[in-house]
Amino acid sequence: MKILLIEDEPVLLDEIETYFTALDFVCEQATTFNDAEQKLRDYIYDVVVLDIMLPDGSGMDLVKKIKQKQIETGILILSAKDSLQDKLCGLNLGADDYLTKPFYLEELNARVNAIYRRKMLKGEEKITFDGFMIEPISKSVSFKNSEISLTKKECDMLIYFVINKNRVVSKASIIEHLWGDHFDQNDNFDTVYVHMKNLRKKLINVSGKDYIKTIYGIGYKFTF
Amino acid sequence: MKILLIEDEPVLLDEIETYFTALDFVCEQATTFNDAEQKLRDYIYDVVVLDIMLPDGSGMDLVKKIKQKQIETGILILSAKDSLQDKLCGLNLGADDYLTKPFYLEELNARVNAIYRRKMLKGEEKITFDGFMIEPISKSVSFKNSEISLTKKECDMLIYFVINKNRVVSKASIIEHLWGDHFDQNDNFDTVYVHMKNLRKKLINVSGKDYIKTIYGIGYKFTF
DNA sequence: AACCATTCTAAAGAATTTCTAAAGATTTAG
DNA sequence: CTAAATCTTTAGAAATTCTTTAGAATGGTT
Repeated sequence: MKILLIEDEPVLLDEIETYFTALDFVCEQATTFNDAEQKLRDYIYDVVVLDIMLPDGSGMDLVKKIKQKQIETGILILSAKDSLQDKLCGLNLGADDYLTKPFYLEELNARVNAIYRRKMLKGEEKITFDGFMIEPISKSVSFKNSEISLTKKECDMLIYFVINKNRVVSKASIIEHLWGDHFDQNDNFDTVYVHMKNLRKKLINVSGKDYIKTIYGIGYKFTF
Repeated sequence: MKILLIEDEPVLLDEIETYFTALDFVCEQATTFNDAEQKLRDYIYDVVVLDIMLPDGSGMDLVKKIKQKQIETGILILSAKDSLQDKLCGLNLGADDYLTKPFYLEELNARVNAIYRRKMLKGEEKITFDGFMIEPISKSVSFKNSEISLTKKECDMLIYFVINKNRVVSKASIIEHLWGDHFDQNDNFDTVYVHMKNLRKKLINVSGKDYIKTIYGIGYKFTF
């Protein structure tokens, strides 16, 4: 899962990032309104966590923009004051949840996960397709009730494919979602290739089918 | 066992917590309706002990919410007045027991334990599997009628695994259930590793089998 | 206070995953 | 048809996670 953290206080920002990174989320940061606007224009995030008080603009405007462009993206608002008005305003604009500072990281995590479940998994804890069952929380996958051992990266990749089934996904977007912008994205798709091969092999091993079609020069397409 | 104590009177709250902590329960506190609601949304408790009179809301609403979301969680209501109506109302909503203030801590303990037994252990005083017998109350374990000496932490761990058999449990959730949120959850799994190793060794020693599978990068899975 | 068992910490070594690099296969463009 | 680009596969290096050990801290008991 890929998260954008928009927060102007660097200490808090790093704290959140460290915590989420440890939980295997892909995190990116923005410290200003402009910075955030740009990232939101260029990339797609699963969940955006944003402080509504930014030095150069209001987070509310960002909420509006995100919802206009990316209806799928979940939004969690952070606010220093527990103002009912702010809260209602944010939720009216399309935010999914609201959290008042200070907060426990565990709580933020729980809420981000809840948003992700609602959005991506449509309330389900499990994703199923064609005999497969994926449990994103434990990153475990089974085929016809027998466990198949995927590594975390393979499982993340599979989830990303399943969420984008029947759509062509570019290698760049795979890197973006599985590694974030920390990765040397220039033109090194080597690790993607390797994980692709391994995932494919494991899926074929248990099911006999190759669900992943290579779209030469573009990326891959997952169908079932 | 993990308990949430919801009580607005801090002296009583601390008294209960001290008592239960001494008995090796993992306790967490909430002093307001909001606080409680939040904790209940984000964590799973084995038993919730709650005062129905809270400064910012009625405990009855919490009972309703708990039952909707977490059918497994046991509920014990505390009330200042011995009102039959309140009692019936609470039990109708799904609470498991009702206790009128003032009360003896021993009494509270006895009732919480009763709820725990009924709920988690399906009414049994003993959990059995594959030749093993666990008595959660005395934290003693035997294999084919001969006692095996597990420490309390090992026994707690085993119970947690048995309750979650065939499910992948993350190291974080093990920590949460065996140590609570007081523990420095950052990235220190050392003690989990050590207890895991010791528990595994003892189980293998008596049964010859390794019931616990390591899910690399995620956690463990207990099967039998 | 001295003992014992339990729990935690720290560190070395093993196992597994992830990444890198390079060779071989396939596809596309000219 | 050939060259260039892209993709697959392999093997092994690097990084991460897990197991195990041993000893230190903790807590309870006599």
